[in-house]
Amino acid sequence: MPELPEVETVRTGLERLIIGREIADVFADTVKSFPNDPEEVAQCLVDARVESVRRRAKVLLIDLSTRYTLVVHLKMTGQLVFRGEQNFGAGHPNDSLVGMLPDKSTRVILTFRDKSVLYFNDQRKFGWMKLYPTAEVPNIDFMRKVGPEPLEDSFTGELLYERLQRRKNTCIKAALLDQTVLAGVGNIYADESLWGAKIHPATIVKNIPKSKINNVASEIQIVMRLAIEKGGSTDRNYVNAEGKKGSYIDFARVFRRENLPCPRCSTTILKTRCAGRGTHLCPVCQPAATTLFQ
DNA sequence: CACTTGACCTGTCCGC
DNA sequence: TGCGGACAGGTCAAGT
Repeated sequence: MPELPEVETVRTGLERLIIGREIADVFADTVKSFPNDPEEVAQCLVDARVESVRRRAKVLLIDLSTRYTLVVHLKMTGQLVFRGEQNFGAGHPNDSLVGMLPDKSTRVILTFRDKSVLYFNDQRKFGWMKLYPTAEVPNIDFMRKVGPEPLEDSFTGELLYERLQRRKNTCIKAALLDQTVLAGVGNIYADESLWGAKIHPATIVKNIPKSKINNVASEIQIVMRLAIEKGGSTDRNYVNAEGKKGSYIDFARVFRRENLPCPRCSTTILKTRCAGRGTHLCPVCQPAATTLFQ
């Protein structure tokens, strides 16, 4: 669930909440959640000060004064939640999904000198955090292979078209989900963007004219900018760095809106399967036809 | 190489 | 009410 807008929302929250704080103690529950050697972790993290919080695709990069970077992938159910004095042990306001911490999903705990805490929670244990020397981060396999950031000025329909050439025989949805084509798109924003561009998710890439790819590129930007403005999408698990939900899901046009009317033409939204994922579409706005674009 | 499928996990929901 | 199975979706390894 955390896709680009959710990870970006966590990033801006962390930037405000943890920069300048010094780590005093680290707890990690399993090797999988934090695979570095525990001694290395203690050595590189304890007494380190947080210098900056960056994002690339769906990955968070927490740069430390020790010239190490904590790389974090939230995968589907990961959360990074900060607790300082003002919200220590905070209960469950309506906009929160997180109660007392740690809880049974807590995988890693970073305690700062001032007793504030950063919790890494992950119900399904798919997420991870890992330490790398900051200078080596660009050489991480993922960082070398990942595609362009859709919200940068350099991202255009032309660039998307070019990137899609590597996946021209697959369906457009699978191609958009491929992080080496384009960074940061997941299931929610793939469905939303394809609805915006009026393209059926199962359409084979090579059958889509360039003008339509331009539309896809701009829809991705429109949808993601709105999602960031709304603090991301809380479908089930996602919360920001303060433990609060995002509200984009209330503005979604197709995602999780099966059996409801299409906001454009009132046709009932369908839920199908495409690229191995639950896929939402309007059968009238996004017709499945091979000769559609002739 | 291009593409698809299954595995990784746990919580939730649905049908019996 | 309990229980089995499907499902949720990001990424990578393994298979076609």
